[in-house]
Amino acid sequence: MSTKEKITASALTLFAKRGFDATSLKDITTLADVNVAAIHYHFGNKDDLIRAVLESVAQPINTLRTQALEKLSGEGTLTLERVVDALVAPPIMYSLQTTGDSRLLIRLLMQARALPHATTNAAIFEQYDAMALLFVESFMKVTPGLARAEAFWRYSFTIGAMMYIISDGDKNYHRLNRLSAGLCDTDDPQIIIKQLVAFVVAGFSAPNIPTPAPLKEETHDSKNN
Amino acid sequence: MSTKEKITASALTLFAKRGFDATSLKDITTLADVNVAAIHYHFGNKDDLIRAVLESVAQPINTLRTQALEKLSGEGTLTLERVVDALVAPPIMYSLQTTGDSRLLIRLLMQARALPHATTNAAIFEQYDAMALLFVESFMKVTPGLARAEAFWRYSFTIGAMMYIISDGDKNYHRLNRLSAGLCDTDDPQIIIKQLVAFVVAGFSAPNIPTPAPLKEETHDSKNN
DNA sequence: GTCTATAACACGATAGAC
DNA sequence: GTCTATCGTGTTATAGAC
Repeated sequence: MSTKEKITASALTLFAKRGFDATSLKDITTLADVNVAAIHYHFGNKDDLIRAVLESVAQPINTLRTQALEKLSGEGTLTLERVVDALVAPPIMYSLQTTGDSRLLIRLLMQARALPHATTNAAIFEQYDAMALLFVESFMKVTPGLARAEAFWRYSFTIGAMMYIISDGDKNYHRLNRLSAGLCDTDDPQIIIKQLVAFVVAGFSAPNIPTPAPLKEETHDSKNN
Repeated sequence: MSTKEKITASALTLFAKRGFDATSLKDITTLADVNVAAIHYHFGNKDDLIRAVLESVAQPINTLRTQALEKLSGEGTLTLERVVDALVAPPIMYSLQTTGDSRLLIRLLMQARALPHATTNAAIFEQYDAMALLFVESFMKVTPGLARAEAFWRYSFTIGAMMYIISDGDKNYHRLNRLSAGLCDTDDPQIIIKQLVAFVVAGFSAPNIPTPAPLKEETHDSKNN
């Protein structure tokens, strides 16, 4: 493993665990067992390192999602349930697969969302925008009568629910599991996926919200799918 | 406005805007126009200030939610749609009511979720656990046949979707609005509430996920409430 | 490409005068 | 209850030897 790779790996772990701001370059080089100056040599400064880490980690998941979608599309087996699964299963599996504490990517993304910053925004928008649009289009294809605005809203609701439930199972958190007295196993990716997919599929199947059509007489033909 | 109040207000703004770690005590005292030592005099240290800010801001919203629920309960007008509304409307209204950039509370909570820390966890658990259980019970009351586990899962999905959509409308973000080419107005609390409530009500109405019942013969008397 | 040494500064916290 | 001054430490970043 090259010095550069060691730095990226250690930075990912620490950024996700403690946050960008609470992680010093010294923390990273200590964990990576490299010299402090190596970061500046390979990445320039801390901001560029953050950008590099985000880009390295965002891509693999999106590839999995896009591939899953393309496979369904190629087979002609697109259904609402399968599109939802293609969207939420990869990040859930990825986040909970490895031994123990690897909710790294999702925590990076939640951080970036909670504290919007030019550095992280640019990296995220670039990685996720195209995929988001692809899935919105797919949702419209598989949900008869779904309005375009609704497809966007519900796509966002889905991502929010997914990120939130993944972050819940963190070692230091486990709130849902505790609140439900063990009824909800937030460490089992299969159960999470099943529960989330059922919820989201039903949500997407809800009727559109009638738009107020401001000032104009309302037409009543958009009530049901 | 007392010195202590000035500190709390400024700290809330800066913590939400930049994060706990990226906000220095000097930043806070500068904005509050008080002396640096005043923080240590009134709060002790930075961790205690964070705790105080979280507590001050979490309570009002939960009071609104609990009151809305109690009112419905007292009137005997509990329905699924109204319970969902009681849960999501107060934080959405609160976050988007003031002029411009006041998504403060939700950003604090997302931060705390993305970066679990003993300090913030304690404050949040204390403020939110009782309310969460109250709403879970209510969801079971108004949704015929809803299993207890499902009520917990779907409560979490709802909170996740809500927090995510609120955080989207941030001045520096506005991703959904941009992606949808203006189709989704993430600054209009009424539309957000309508869209979210419709999605969540449908999600809660989904059938329960059958449990595998590991190794033991399954008894069939727990199917319905 | 890797290291040591260090510059230049920001941080939280406290002591002690008023 | 409010201020100044300062301690001790940690921070990013760079210069320069190897």
